[in-house]
Amino acid sequence: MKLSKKKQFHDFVARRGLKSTRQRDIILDGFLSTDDHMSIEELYLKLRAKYPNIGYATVYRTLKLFAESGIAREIQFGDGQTRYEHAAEGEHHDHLVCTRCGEVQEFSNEAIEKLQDKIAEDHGYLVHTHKLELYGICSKCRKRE
Amino acid sequence: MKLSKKKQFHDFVARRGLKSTRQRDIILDGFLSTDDHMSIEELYLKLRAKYPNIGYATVYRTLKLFAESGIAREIQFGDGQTRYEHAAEGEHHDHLVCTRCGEVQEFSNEAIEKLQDKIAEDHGYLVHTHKLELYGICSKCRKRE
DNA sequence: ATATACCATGAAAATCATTTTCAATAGAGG
DNA sequence: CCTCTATTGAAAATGATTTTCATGGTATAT
Repeated sequence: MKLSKKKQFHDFVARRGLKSTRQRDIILDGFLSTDDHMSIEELYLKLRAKYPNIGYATVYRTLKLFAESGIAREIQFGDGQTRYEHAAEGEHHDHLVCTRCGEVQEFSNEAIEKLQDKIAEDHGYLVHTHKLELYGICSKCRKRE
Repeated sequence: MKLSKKKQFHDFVARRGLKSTRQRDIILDGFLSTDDHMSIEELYLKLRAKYPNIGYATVYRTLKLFAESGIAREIQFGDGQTRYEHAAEGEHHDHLVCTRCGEVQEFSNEAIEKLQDKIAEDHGYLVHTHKLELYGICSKCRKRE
């Protein structure tokens, strides 16, 4: 799984006439070995611990490339930080965000997707992406009250 | 309808011990007399044309108050600009965004809301808000191709 | 291998949206 | 009219992201 994403990115780099570099590999490994929904800064700090001379700008640039190559997807939960999650071909999920502790759970639901397509169609739209986020309080935080 | 929103905001201002000012009224009128989904800058420029000495910061601050008072809702379509839309009590709608011309249509769907609640419940969440946006190409843009 | 051409990098400066600061001003109630 | 305190506008500050630019690295042709 990770191998195929590495390959996917390397193919993308080659196809675009870009270069394969040490930093890109470091960032790629770092990204693939983390939980989803990591903010740019979190990833930067994590990498920085092991490779102190990696640049902030390089992490930003490289994550954008990941998104372009299709192995990552940009997400924003309204906290002013851009996050990147792992993207898998043909697969999509949505998010449940706890507004108290910040936990993020993923879910996917066929029925909702179908309804979305139907709504879009009714309005004359050809949809290519969507974003669905449910904000609330998770069970742990509810018990803690 | 507009009158009741004005009243709603004035009540909010009074309840919070805030003051009713000329600027707030100007911004309120400006906001109420525009289409939905206006960005802060757009509103600022529109107001600025008539009232050249209104401050940027005041528009920001006032729009936040509108959101707190319940007559407006903050939205972001991922273009790096915060927008505000008219909010009506007990009413919620979602968005269809055309990624080509930028048009935004609103819709609402009972069935989807119900499914969302069920999903949240299944995951132990108590949901208080959600955000659903469908991104695609609108019918006009599709014909234009 | 070596040269060549061009891409990528890191650090710092620049940018963009938004927020805060601060001194001056203006509401609300006495 | 006075006083108290919230509000305003301008400018500075902030935080996230992007760009600049001189230097270094990579791929490909030689």
